Amino acid sequence: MESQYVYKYPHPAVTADCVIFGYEPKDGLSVLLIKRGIEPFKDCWAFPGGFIGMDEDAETGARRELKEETGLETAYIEQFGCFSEVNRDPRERVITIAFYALVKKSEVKGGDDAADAHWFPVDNVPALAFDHDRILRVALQTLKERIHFKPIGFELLPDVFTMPQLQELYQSILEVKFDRRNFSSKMLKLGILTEVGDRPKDAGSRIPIMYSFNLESYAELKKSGFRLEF
Amino acid sequence: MESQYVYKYPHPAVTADCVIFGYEPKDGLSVLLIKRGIEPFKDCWAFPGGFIGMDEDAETGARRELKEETGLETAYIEQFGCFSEVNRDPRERVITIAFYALVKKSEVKGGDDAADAHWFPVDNVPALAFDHDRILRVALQTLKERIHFKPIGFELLPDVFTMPQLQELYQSILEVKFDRRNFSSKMLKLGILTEVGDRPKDAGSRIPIMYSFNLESYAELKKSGFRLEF
DNA sequence: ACAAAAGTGTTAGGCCTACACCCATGA
DNA sequence: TCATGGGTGTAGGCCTAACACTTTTGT
Repeated sequence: MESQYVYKYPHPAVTADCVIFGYEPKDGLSVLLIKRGIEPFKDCWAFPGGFIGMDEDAETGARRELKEETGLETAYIEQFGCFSEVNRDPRERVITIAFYALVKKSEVKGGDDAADAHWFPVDNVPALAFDHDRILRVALQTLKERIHFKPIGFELLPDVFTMPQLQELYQSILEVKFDRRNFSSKMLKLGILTEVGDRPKDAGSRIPIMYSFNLESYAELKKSGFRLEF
Repeated sequence: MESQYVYKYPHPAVTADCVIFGYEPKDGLSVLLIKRGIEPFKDCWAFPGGFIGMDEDAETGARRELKEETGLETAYIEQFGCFSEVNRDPRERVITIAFYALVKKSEVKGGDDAADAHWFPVDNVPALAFDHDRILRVALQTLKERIHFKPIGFELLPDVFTMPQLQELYQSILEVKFDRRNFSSKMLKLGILTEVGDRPKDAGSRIPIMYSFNLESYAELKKSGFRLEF
């Protein structure tokens, strides 16, 4: 049976698209794209996304996409915009609600379905389907702004990381360079890092100190109003 | 003729809602609400809003609502979120794209249509229809964040204003108090204010200095990356 | 032995904060 | 004349930004 949904006024279709960010020192901030198998934009790369079910809200839909592509059931996910240009999809009027997800690449197994999914460094993405290049630019800009208010960087790193790793991540997102010593002391002063203790006392200066993100201290900090100063 | 729009899959309805903010010293930050004349939520207050046409994008729809309620054709308007909870509208599945508009109250004539529209101080709004109370909270929170990056305060003041007026506006939005002297020097140091010159040289200290927002200086400032430090 | 990676401390300048007095006006 | 509103400057502390050397490891 076809064509069974009938409305008195025209309705647009609504999708949720999920810009999945990951990070690794060697290639910086990356985004997970899937190659479209069907028209339109067949063989173009695009964000995972799909129509929102009538019994799920947009975030639920985005999480569903995220799980299909990365296997992750829990991840940091946040809405950052809605794209409603009239002709952004050649088939019909489609409005998309856009989310970004921040995932630890180490926890991502290959996508569940056989989709052709790959990570691309954000400064080297191929041509994208629909208006996804614009969506990506907005996502990156939003990250840059929100990192001043939320410790989103930690969502992209393993649970335990080193100061240089953290610094490179910040530099990747903000596209700037920091002085090593200043970055380190500023970060430590915030008081949201816990030194992970299994470091031999006589460890050589070449062996980095391992830290983890201290969620309790962060919760404290948040209550008193703050800004991450970078 | 009824029921002529037919789809293979169910489609939600999509609206654009417009949270219109205005400001006046006496009652602080206010929001323009209209009293609903029809069910559901008849006689409740709500934001101006309505279904998005198939040939307009969401911002165009929001501007249309804005014009109907305030007569303003140009105003600062910005999308801040999308609300898609499944049962937020009892009639059918409705997803709304939410905008805030910042208007100069002095330029607002009463709404064009006879709708029952009134300004309410944001800290004293009546019960709202649908999930509009939540939308309002998100709008206010977004304002607080974005004021660090964009000089949105000036959209709410007359073209010419005094330093105390500007300070009170900032205090209204951020819900904090600043020291008069510090606020003033910080603002002036930014270099985006122009002293409006028709002040008699021997003006008494009781007569405040008038300023206007200097768009050119701001454009300069923006290029070099910055933050409004409050 | 040399290059690369990581740790660490100091200083100068700028920014932030807190704070007090003067002048003019209107009641 | 008194309260109110507005203008202005300074001093201390904190933060920022700039900067160099040492240790260790791997080649």
